[in-house]
Amino acid sequence: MRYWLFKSEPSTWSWDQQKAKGDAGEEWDGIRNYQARNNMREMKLGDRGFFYHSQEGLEVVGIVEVCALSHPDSTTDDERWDCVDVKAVRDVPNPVALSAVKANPKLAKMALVTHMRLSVQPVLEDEWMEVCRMGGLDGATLKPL
DNA sequence: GCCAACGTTGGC
DNA sequence: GCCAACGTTGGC
Repeated sequence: MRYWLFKSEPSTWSWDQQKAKGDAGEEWDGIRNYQARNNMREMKLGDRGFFYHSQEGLEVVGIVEVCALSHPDSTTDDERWDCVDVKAVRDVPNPVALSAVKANPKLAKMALVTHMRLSVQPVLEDEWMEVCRMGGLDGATLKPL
């Protein structure tokens, strides 16, 4: 299984809205960046990701799971843009702030820090485990610590 | 709201 | 294929 991070401005698409979709999930549409799109094309069913609030909040607030493989983005006719569907899995008990990520030497190479503007990013397994731990979850089981 | 970083577009 | 202009993202 691979790990990812999805950024969303809560004023556009918030964690609460994502959770309201339940297990049906929702398209991660609107991505118009090749690197972010390529990341979504690499995703497999069951891959997990962080749900990060940008602009406001600036923290990892939830865990999502890929529930549909890459397919054309329904919000455009432009064939270049594909996206996956994701569903909410659970809240992060203690949201992990960007400032806390930056302050943690183990996370110095996270794309969240090094590729600030990339909206769909890969997360390494040890980064996943560390951010989960900071958030109050066991990264493997996703059970509260 | 500002502005730095950086991705995209389009003229040449 | 270069690169200037432009648009967008996202932290602060």
